[in-house]
Amino acid sequence: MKMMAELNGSDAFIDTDKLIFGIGQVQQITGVSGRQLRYWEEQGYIQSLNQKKGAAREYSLHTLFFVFHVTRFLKDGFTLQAAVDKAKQFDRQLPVLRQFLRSQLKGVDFEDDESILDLGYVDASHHQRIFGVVKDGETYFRIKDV
DNA sequence: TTTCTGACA
DNA sequence: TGTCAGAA
Repeated sequence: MKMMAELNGSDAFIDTDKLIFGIGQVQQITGVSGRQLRYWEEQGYIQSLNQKKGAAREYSLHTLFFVFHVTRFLKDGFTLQAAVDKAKQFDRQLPVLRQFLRSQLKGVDFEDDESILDLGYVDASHHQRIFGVVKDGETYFRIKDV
């Protein structure tokens, strides 16, 4: 079966690189004021796609997420600088998480009272299979002999 | 109408 | 950071 990854350079069905947001939209979505966004850009914390002076700023979806995460850490009491660093660390984790899940997640089963993630074999011996269980708001692993 | 830059509180 | 002015 053909994977949707072949539809474009990215691995998503939609080319997220083409999703751009004006400063007004970023304000509405993230709650961060335009004044703050311009200041953050001035400080080098975020980047706008359009660097031309006097032109309206354009932000990528990635930047939108980044701004959102910064506000989250800001609300947690971190300074702007610390919040930005935290957001950058979070950004570094995403590709790793995606790669791991994409290659390791074999499927998801829905039972009556729990959802089960098939995470494949534990090791090359293929004697045991490991599952991620989501039940009653809790998550845990379950290993079964094959 | 929205956004931009610069400036003041 | 918020807000205002004057210009795109």
